[in-house]
Amino acid sequence: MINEGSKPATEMLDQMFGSELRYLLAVSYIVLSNNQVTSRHIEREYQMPVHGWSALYAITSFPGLRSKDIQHLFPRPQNSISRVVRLLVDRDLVREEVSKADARAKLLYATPKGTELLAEIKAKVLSRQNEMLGSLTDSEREDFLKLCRKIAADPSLHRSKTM
Amino acid sequence: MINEGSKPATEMLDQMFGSELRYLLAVSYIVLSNNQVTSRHIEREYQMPVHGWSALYAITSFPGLRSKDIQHLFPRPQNSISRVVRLLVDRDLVREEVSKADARAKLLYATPKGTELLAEIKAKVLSRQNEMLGSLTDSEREDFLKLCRKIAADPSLHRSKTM
DNA sequence: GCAAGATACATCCATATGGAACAATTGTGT
DNA sequence: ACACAATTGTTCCATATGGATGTATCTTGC
Repeated sequence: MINEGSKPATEMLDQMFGSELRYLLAVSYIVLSNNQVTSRHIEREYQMPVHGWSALYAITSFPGLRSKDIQHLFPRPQNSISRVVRLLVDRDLVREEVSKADARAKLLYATPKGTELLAEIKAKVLSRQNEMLGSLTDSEREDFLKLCRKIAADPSLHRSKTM
Repeated sequence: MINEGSKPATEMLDQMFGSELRYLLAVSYIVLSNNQVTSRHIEREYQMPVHGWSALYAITSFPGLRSKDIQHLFPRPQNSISRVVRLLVDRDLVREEVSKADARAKLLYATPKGTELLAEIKAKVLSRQNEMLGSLTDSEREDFLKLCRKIAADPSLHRSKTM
């Protein structure tokens, strides 16, 4: 293997993570890499897109949630959420109920079947999370979370002047 | 607006980021939110998928890179990279050259036009990065990077036992 | 109380995406 | 030297995706 001048992968990554765009590249790299594992697994194992379980997770966490609210927790195009909610309803994982206060809105509730499935997936994802963060100490994890939350709380994450 | 028992968005986010899956949810939230801004912008503005400029960035950073190597820097399915490289070549942003050491491999080089376009996009992305990280101090940014790199360096990010 | 605009959600449609199968080339073991 | 496996990149095809539009309902201004 001659490799014709191209560097080994770790060295290239080091250079990328030392470049001007290092922060964006590094955090994207983590999420992309994890998606290659997690998303694919969930899609195969449960025949639904990743945001299928995301939506189920949101609905279970906040019974009576509307489709619109899911968008605030898992930023995705709205039709995408509409479709996945339909899938959850069709599989009897979620039940919808027209709001009495607003006939446009549908309040979403997990069914027992949905609650059960979520618990199963959640356990796997939790175990996956521990795998991913295996190299961090407890205090590093909390630091990481704190920084992520600080970025997440900044409104400029969602609205850009330059783009 | 009655809201029928559903909490305000920030309160729901707080609860999510306090749950067991907080680390994964928080970091995914950042990247998803940013993609809603950045990816859409690049797709519209430059008529190419986000990993179009990712590939161009990789190729410019490491002249003579092979398609295969791009995968290590920007984890994506391999046919997806193949397609986007084709797009870059068709637009005269990248030039490919069959490797003398391995006739299967194509070495990729940015053309002047490609280099120029990359510089333009890179400036925007850099400005977007500063926007996103606006709420972090310099030392917090470096902490964040350090933690991201630590996670990125762990092989279990790519290979899972539980999935 | 009624148009005009806003909002919630669904649907249409063109395109993007990723798994699988493929072709071409290289490496390996005997 | 020759079969066989591994690797690089491409293509096929079924499905996912997101922007635009549609429909129903609600809110606002007058």
